[in-house]
Amino acid sequence: MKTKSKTNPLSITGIAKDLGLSPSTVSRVLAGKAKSFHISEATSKKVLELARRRKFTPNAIARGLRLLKTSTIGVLIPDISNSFYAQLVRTVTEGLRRHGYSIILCDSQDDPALEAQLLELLTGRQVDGLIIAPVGQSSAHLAHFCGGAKPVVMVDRFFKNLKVPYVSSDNYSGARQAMEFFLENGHTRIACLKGLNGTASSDQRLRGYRQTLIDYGLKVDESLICGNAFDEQNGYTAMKQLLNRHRRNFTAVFAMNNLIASGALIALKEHAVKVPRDVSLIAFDEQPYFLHYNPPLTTIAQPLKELGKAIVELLLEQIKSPQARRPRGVLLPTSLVIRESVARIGPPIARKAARPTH
Amino acid sequence: MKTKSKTNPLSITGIAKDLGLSPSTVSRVLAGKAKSFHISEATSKKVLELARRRKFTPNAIARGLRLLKTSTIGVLIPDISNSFYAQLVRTVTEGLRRHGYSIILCDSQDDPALEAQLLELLTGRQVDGLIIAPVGQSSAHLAHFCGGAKPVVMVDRFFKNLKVPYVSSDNYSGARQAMEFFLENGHTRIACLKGLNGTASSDQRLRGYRQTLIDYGLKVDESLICGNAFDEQNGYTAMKQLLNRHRRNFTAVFAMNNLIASGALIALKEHAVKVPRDVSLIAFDEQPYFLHYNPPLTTIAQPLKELGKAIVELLLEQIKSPQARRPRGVLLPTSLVIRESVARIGPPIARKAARPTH
DNA sequence: TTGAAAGCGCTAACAC
DNA sequence: GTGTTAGCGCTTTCAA
Repeated sequence: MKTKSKTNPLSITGIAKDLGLSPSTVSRVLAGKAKSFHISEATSKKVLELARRRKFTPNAIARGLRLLKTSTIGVLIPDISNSFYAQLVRTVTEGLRRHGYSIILCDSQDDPALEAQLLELLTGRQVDGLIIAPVGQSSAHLAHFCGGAKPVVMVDRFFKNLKVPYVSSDNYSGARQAMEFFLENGHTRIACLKGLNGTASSDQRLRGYRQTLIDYGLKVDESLICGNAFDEQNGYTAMKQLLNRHRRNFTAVFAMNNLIASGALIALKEHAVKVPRDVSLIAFDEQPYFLHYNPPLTTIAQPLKELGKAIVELLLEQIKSPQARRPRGVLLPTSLVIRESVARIGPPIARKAARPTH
Repeated sequence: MKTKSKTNPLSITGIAKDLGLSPSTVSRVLAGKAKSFHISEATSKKVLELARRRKFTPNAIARGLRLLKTSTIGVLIPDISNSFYAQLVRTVTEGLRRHGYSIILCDSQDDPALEAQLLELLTGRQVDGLIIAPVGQSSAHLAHFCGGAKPVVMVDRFFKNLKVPYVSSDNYSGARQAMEFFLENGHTRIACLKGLNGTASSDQRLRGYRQTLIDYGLKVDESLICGNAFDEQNGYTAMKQLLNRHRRNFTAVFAMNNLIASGALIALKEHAVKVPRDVSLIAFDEQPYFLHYNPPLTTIAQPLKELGKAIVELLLEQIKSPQARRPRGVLLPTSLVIRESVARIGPPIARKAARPTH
């Protein structure tokens, strides 16, 4: 007892040797199972004591190998510097942490090839589940994972042909909210700055844009629909095009996300077009800082907290009962944040058609 | 050859069995070492073929255990939804990926207790290195990791007493840039909205604030220094205080980060104080969207890309040669982004003292 | 050119 | 109450 212990390498086995115990006992104590295994108070205390003194933390890698479970979730998103995803990741990380999971974060940089590569990497790392906000139009490289044994939740964008649980805002209704607010304020010539074709979020929002016009008895002018990416550059370019070709031909602009809106604002400024005096603007994706814009932007807000919660729930559900995997989707409602970027230019436009089945 | 293979569980051993080979051989082929081991073309091809057909990816967990190296880096930051950190994480993730590392992302939520807990978790997960943007004033819980064997890089905030490589903007000089721009425009009564006391970034910026005033022969009015956190709430509260107590007693405000600036703007709006007509404003931490603010904000930009690059470099350097660990710090220059939130209210103020040794 | 064997650190089944 | 043993999937000597 008085002999200086040999200070074995930090491991359960090492601790066990130094204490003259078996690894099992040490493992059980450290796992907090002392009680249920009727391990003596004295032994338990010795173990805890030494572990604390040596600042020993069990090797989760070895544990993972033994248990075939890593308590790790792969999170694969197109761009962590986009604050929509950053906020989502925050909620998800925190939610999963509470359940004992860590996340490996991968950023596909809007590149489907990189996405495919990272997906394989995450598989190799034996993640217990996958959260994917897919990039691009194709789902070929995703298919392999989505039929498989691994729990997967698809975020924000999803594919009809993949039978996977997904979580998303109700992009269709969100677009309708924006459009109806324009119509209430007398706008009928409304331009649309699109995101990437083929992505669920862009396609759904576009559907909402079109259908609302139709429901209100207005015709869809294809020349007012512009752009094909979710970044600022595209917002700028598309807005420029619209301004050069169709100036005075529209009174409002619907931008399909925060970055597109910012790009559009730059173009509008260059053309000395004032918002909302000359053109009204609504952006999809609320950001707190839109409050400070000139003018403060009216937006469609996605329910970030709720999206995060739903993602975690759907994933844990699958992990807990892998058999009961009926793929279910969650569509959460957006909300309209009214600020000052929409001008009233006439009486409200009345709806022509009955509310369509959604 | 024609017999249906037994489709062993996906593992190197399984593949080996099905092919009548040894695990060693399969491992070598899959690791791309076929050449150097003179493995026959035929064998090599068989292995690659089957691996591809079964979509087999080697188990990185098992590999990690065997090699005592996980190719995983722990990244611990106070708030991933703060776009400063989000952008940093993006650069770092991408840089590390190119070198074969994945990251486990942990968000300490500005909570030192959680930070300590996550640090232990990351240790347990056997990360090969640690990137920490520490929270709070105390470094007690960090000390254990920073003398240890694990490579660590401290980001953005750092502690004098810990001998660890760090990467940070030159906060002191950044603050001076802001202050000197105010002085050039005739401001002498400049308020300061601080971040959390005791953090390197807040303390350094405050030092720059004070020293610049002194160098220009102005006295530091402590009642114009307000606030104690890096969030919007604090920006709002501190600005309110200043407005209630000292209105007309200052002509400029230096906000120590983007969130504080946004909070301050809300307070200013509530008091109907116009920027820059009534009060000028400079924010530390450039954000692209500040361009759209009303007015567009003049800011101090941190070199995000370069910070990220330096972090990766310093970390990899340590991983490669663990012995050569002379703790070195990297301090990168900030830059002034001039927009429209600073008004000229008088002739430039002249410097009184010689430029102090930094 | 390939294989056999050992072991990374852990836990669970099965002793006693 | 506690120990023994086996094995998770991989790589790496060492041997042939």
